[in-house]
Amino acid sequence: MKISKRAYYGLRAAVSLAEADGPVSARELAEREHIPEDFLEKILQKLRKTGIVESTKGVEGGYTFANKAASVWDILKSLDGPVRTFSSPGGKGTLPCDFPSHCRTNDVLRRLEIEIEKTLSGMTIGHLNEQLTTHNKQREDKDENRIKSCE
Amino acid sequence: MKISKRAYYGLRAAVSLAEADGPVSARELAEREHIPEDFLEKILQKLRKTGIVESTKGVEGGYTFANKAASVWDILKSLDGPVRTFSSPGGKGTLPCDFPSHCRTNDVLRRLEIEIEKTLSGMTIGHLNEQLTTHNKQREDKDENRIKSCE
DNA sequence: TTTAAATAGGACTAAATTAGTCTTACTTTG
DNA sequence: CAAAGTAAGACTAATTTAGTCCTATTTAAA
Ligand code: SF4
Ligand code: SF4
Repeated sequence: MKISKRAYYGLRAAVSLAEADGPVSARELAEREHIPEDFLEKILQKLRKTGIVESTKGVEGGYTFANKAASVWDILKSLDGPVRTFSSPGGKGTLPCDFPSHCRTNDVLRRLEIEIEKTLSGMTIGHLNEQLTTHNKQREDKDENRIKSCE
Repeated sequence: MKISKRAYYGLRAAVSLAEADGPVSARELAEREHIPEDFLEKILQKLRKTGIVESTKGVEGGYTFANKAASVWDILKSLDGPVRTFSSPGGKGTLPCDFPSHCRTNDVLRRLEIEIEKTLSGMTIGHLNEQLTTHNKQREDKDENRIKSCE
């Protein structure tokens, strides 16, 4: 269970966009964040379709963060589709099926899904960026305050 | 973010093994749970290496559930390796790096990781199987009590 | 009014991961 | 010793993810 590059890039792009003032072009953003340009473009387009960023075409155009209330969950959903950790044996709604073990497993995974959603919905990009100063301060402190085990 | 078949199968196998009395052979278990036999064997071997199941060779041998205190988290870790949702740009511990957006993103993902671990560690296979009767009863009730949106 | 800087979108390819299979060897009980 | 089992590793197939490329369209500024 690891996060996709798409989601990772998207998250970073969103965070970065949210603290910019004017529109930022995909190219510029790609450089700032070290993300392959064409790939980033695709990501931004997905984010636009779900209203998380806005775009303006033409010279001096680019992408703007549109919705500071958007949560990390919203972004992940936009990029990787609905997060589904469980399903039924048949694949389609042929329930109830005859596999009790399957059913209990699904029950667990569903609870997990709910927890994940809860956690990620509570974190808005706006809030993340408010933490910026605090975080930067921490970074300037000694090693101890850094994120632990960042590989 | 979806769960792998390996993990899914493993979970189901564990739940099923835990309620059996004697050792169950891979073949038998594969039939019971509708899992490809050779693949299941691999899964069980991983689970053995982490002490979740035990095996006895030879005729009348098979796999036994070894540790009722094992949690869903333990099983997932055994099968898919450590669940890592975040990392540093360089990949190795060349920190601190120069990408504040990256850092905040990691911070979020790390919190998520913690939530997931917390949720899944709290669920032991023993506990899951205690719920069996309750759950089966629910299944026998009308549709309303089934897991919602099991596709 | 041309041109350069941008987004829009779709088709395509490459890389990586996941899922599954096959083969061979060893172990145990009847 | 034969049948039923696990052990381990190499291999292949299928799917997903990551990334590229190409062409069209829009827009502001020169
Ligand atoms: S019995 Fe459980 S696992 Fe099977 S279809 Fe119904 S809800 Fe899903
Ligand atoms: S600054 Fe943040 S993201 Fe960068 S290496 Fe350090 S902890 Fe990781």
